[in-house]
Amino acid sequence: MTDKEPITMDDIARLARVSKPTVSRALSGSPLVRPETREHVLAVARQYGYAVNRNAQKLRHKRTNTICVSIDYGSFRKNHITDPFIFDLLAGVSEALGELDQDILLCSPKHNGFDFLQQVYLSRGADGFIFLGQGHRENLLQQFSSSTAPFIVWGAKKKNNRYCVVGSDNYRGGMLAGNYLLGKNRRQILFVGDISHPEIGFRRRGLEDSVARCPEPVTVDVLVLNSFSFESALASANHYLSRATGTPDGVFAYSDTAAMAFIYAFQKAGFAVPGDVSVVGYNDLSSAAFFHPAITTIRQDTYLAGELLVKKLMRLVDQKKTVSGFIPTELIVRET
Amino acid sequence: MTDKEPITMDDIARLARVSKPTVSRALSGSPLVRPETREHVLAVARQYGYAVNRNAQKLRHKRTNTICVSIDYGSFRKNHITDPFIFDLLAGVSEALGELDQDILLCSPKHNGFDFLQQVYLSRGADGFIFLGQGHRENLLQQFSSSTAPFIVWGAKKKNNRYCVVGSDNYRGGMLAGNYLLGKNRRQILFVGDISHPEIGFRRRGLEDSVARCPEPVTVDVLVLNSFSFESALASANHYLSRATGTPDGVFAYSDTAAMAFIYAFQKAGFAVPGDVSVVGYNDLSSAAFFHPAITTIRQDTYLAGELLVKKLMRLVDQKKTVSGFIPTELIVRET
DNA sequence: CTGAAAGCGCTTACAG
DNA sequence: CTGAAAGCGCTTACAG
Repeated sequence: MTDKEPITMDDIARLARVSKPTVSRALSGSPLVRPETREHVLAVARQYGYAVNRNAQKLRHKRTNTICVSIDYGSFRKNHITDPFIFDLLAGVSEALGELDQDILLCSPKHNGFDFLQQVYLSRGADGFIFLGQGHRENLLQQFSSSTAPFIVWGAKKKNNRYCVVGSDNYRGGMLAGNYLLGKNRRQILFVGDISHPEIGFRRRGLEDSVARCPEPVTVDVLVLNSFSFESALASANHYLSRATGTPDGVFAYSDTAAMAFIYAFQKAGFAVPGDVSVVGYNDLSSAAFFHPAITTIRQDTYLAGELLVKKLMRLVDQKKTVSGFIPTELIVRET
Repeated sequence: MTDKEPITMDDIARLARVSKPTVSRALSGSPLVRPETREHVLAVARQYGYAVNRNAQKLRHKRTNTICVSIDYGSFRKNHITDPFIFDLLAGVSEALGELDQDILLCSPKHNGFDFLQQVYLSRGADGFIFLGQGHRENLLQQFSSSTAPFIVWGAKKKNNRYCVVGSDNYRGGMLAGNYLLGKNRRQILFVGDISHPEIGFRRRGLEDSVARCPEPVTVDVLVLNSFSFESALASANHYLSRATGTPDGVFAYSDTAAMAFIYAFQKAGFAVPGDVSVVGYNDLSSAAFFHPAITTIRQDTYLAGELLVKKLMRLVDQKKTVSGFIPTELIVRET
């Protein structure tokens, strides 16, 4: 049981009684071919189920029309996806890339380091890269920025970044959350998240700045979380509640997942949400809407994000200039 | 600002003072090259940052070492991923594919139809296909099975399927759920899900069969859901509660998302979960664990699933026989 | 508008 | 163990 010999352009040329270049032109829609010739060639190609070998095509072209997408698998743990937001983003990016007829090369966890990615570029496996999740991959990204590969990152802009970033307006997200909590008369606010992540640092700063405008005294405490997982957030929450001197009356969590963990912990500890504590999350995961109580959160449109990431990356691939950009953030008020 | 001319194997051959075939052999780890020669070639290649052009490579080889993954975007709605389970699966598949050094070509929603997929295969874009989510794509899959492309599907086996399937043991999952509900002394059970999906049909049958063994009279009602989204599940739940003659005391939902919707609706309608109604979900989404109340559900190991899908697909790619397979299901007892 | 020729960057017999 | 030659399946000047 062997594969039938695949049909080549030569075969189609012979069958259509034209030359190979004519077949090539007809198939690529070149104007340099008579309409009748084109129709005839296309008909023969269709009849024999011919498809241009894309590897030969890519070999001849400089462009591969492939974009490599690297996910921050640091947010993963074996057997457990800890924050699904990154997949919302992937869906947005995949949609935008599809619209431009770009192939998507998805990196697996094993092939997510600098060497492999660099190799993909040098071996003409992709024209450019999209990094979903900055997380703690600063080193990788800095390394990458001294290579010539075009790439763009979902995350936040840092001063020493030499690469372009698309992200939600984290600072404004923080301000929105702060204003919301202040409006609920919350005065002892807890910020939850790893502020060494640039994105999360901005959210915290936005929170602090909104609080600074409040005429009454407000405290902002920061609880650093070192993992993206719910379990770890829950452990931190329990630990915090067990030793906190005063209980916060407002929480701004860096993700909906963390918000859920804190709500859970507060409820178990006998506090009512939102009676005793108001909580604001981030990302507007679909599960945030139907958590009980439904979580007030900051939304960022992942389809817009995908579009912007792709648009900017394609400029870089085309050797044009581009700059970092932001997706607007929006406060979604629900029950907490 | 033009691209530097990329380095080719010819360049490396010249620089290393050997022939091109020797470079090729050294780089591919052929035993037909003296260790010292190999080392020297590798050193030169490394020094000049050379990477073999993978398009040329794929053109020469019959194999592309690329697997195309097609996600059932039917479970999506613009701006809204309605059931994140498919992404758990994607993570599992991506991990397994990475272990075998296979590239992953991810289909975008726009390029997810038969013609495009067929084109990918004929144009040597991929050696095989993994379909994540059978859903209502039966037509596509049947079409595909009469092409020569190797592929495998996450889903359930139907009698008239001519293709291989890997799925959770849905029937057993249904039995587990049924036994759990019966054990809680539930006697009016509602099954929620679109039973025309083969996977979901099996769960229902498992439920029915477990109930049939109960000596006491038990009713099983079926509520068909036509969408995967939470919102639509919630609407159905509310509608059901508003017109149901008797309220069920046990619910088995086809997904955790749907389970959440029903719990939500029940609570709003004044019923206690699990006091008045026991609920079992499916998939064990990470959010199921920290929903309030935490959801009792059926777990399927998505990493195991990825491994099995990939293992079976690779057999097909290698022209070997394979058969459909199952992932064990496990009841995860939580609060509901 | 069409075709003959060259070449993209590899790998694989083949010969030594 | 190594190299000269051919060829994978295309596209792109070039010539007409």
